[in-house]
Amino acid sequence: MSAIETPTGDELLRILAALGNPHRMRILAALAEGRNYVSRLAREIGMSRPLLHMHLQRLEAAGLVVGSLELSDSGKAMKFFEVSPFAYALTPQVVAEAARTLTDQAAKSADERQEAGPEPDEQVSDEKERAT
Amino acid sequence: MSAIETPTGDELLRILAALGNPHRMRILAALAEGRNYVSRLAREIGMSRPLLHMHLQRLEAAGLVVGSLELSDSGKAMKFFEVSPFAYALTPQVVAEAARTLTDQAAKSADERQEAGPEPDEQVSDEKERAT
DNA sequence: CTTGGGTGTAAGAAGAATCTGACACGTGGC
DNA sequence: GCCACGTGTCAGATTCTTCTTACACCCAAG
Repeated sequence: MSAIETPTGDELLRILAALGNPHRMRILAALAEGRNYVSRLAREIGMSRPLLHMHLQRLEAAGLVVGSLELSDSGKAMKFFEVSPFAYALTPQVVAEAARTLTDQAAKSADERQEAGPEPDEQVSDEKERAT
Repeated sequence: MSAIETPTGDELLRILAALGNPHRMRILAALAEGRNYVSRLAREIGMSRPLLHMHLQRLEAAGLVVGSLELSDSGKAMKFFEVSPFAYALTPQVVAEAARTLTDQAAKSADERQEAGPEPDEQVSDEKERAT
């Protein structure tokens, strides 16, 4: 059931902008091989942690990856990321249709684009051992 | 026969980067309604001609539109653009696969990225009347 | 209480993309 | 000749994005 999704203009824009960057393509490729937490991923792909953090934020804002803060058995908080299985079709029609629903928000800078954070997620789910 | 194309890493990157911009999305949407020439398109979507020129270059470099310099019946040279019918699937697998064929060229600036211009197109095809 | 490993974030430098305004060229019509 | 309307392109200003460095916090182990 890999349904093709039809995003709004702003959504599609975020998705394309997020993926239109070599680093983020590689990050997503790395996560496609399995979930991982930030510090380790940073080491593996040779990128500074704050920088990776920023890229992951962009990917998550586009809905391409999801992160969850988990408690390892050693009690450390670790932020795991994994790809969220998306499927978009990229054709002139899709782009044209999406372009009709573009708000001028889209033109603004990434900093201003923090309107409604529609995802109050982020509950801490411990994975193996609970802190006695 | 709308075959899904599978681009290389650099190609996909150019495509996504080209489409990940609200102006270019609108430009492509405008061209999806029919071919047009630069000055007129600039007037219609309210954008300066040099700027539109730049955006069209980017879209053309990504292979999303094609331009051809034509001679109008009034003898003026006019550059017409139209969308080239593309169809790409955007899934984690596709991106991951593409990421494997990313050259470091991709990381460089847009100016440096002028290696092999693989399209020696651009023959002047007069549309109605030939210059006697 | 210091060290090691995890988290997040902010300030400022560096680099790249975007945008404007001006220039140069060509043709047809008044 | 000059104006209107096409084309292309360049230099510089401006604005975004990217990246580094440095800081603050938490927990467990030694």
